[in-house]
Amino acid sequence: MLTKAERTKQFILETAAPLYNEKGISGVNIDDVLAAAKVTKGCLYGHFESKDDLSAQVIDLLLKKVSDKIRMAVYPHKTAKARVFAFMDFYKDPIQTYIPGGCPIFNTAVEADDNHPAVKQKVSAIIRAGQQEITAVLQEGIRNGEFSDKLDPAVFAFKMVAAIEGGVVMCRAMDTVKPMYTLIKSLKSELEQYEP
Amino acid sequence: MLTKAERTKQFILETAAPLYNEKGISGVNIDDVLAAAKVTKGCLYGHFESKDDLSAQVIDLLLKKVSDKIRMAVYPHKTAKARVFAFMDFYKDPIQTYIPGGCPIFNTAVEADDNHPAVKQKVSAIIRAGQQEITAVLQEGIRNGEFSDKLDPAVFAFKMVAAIEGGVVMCRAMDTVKPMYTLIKSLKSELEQYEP
DNA sequence: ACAAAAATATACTAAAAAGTTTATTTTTGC
DNA sequence: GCAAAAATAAACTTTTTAGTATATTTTTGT
Repeated sequence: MLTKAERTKQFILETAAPLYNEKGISGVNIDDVLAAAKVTKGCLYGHFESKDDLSAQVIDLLLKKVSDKIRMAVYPHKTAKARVFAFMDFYKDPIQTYIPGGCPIFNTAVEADDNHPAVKQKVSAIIRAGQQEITAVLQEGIRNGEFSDKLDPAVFAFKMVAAIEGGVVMCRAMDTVKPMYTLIKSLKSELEQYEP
Repeated sequence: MLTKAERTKQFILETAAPLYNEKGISGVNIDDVLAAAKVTKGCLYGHFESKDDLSAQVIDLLLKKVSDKIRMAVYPHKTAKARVFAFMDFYKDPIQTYIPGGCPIFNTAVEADDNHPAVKQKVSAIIRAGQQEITAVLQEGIRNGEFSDKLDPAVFAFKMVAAIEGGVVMCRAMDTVKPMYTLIKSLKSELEQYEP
């Protein structure tokens, strides 16, 4: 079992996660976190060295949580098609996201881009890994006859993730989920064109 | 001719624009702007009421500049296909963007989302207008026989913009332009499938 | 039950960023 | 050339936010 201290630290991180996802690293201030987690400064600084330390750990948690959640949504499915479809369906509601505020990977990518090189590296690695995994799933789909070898796995993987992540941002900006449904439908039927 | 005061104000806005695009509204501080524009505080506060005032005007300029530039890239072309292709080509280099720091529309959309309602509304309007314009171009393309009526203009417009904007963010995070080329190629051939 | 650990309350200091003031210098446009 | 406008220089105040210190209270685990 976790000690009280470990549980408190974890609780602060979990509580801060949506705040960071909504406001971004430079948009969050310590008092926001204290108010949300209902702890005192003394307590928070007992668990974290500085705001930078807190930020780094919150971002790590955010990225880990969403990556894990996606894998948990995809993994149970057995065919390549079902797995890729499950990935798309994970993003079907861009307004009510798993962690409020949109996709943490994308939010972090945009903010870290010119500003937080260490964070940017982590996001880069996660995006590359994601591309790699989806590409592998599609390759396996070709190998086992689910898809024709006319399908270029890396190209489709990039197009799909780019469209979905871009779609999330656009839907959130316009306050509507509708275009996301048609986007996912279109991507699914695009993939189905490669079925034998 | 513009007065000296008007030129100075404009110069501050133009100089601050890439800073805002790179660092975001809450990442920029006044001293950054002063240093970049090489003006003094007294001067800046002679032209802007507050940081909020400056931020609002910079964001307006950023959004206007990129919108205008896209229209200037698209408008000279006469066929629907050429116009849509020109739109895609505008985004062909996601690292060296027209205004350094990526696409201002998207950057602003992500930051404003949960934080700056007034800015969010502006971005929302611009995205909607863009969708509307692209949809209209595609509709005209169907009307004049460039494309089959199997093409759903609104669906393709959304998919294309989402993919391109998402692709820009992913390419910037991964520090590579390559996937953008294949993405644009894929989107172009997807559209060409609707040619008679 | 009790000692150690954890958290609070409160009142700080420090640093950073926003914004102000005013006297002085430079620039501009007639 | 000169008066008005614009910008500077430099020293401020104010506000906000990060971070510290410590005595006190609460909680925890044995």
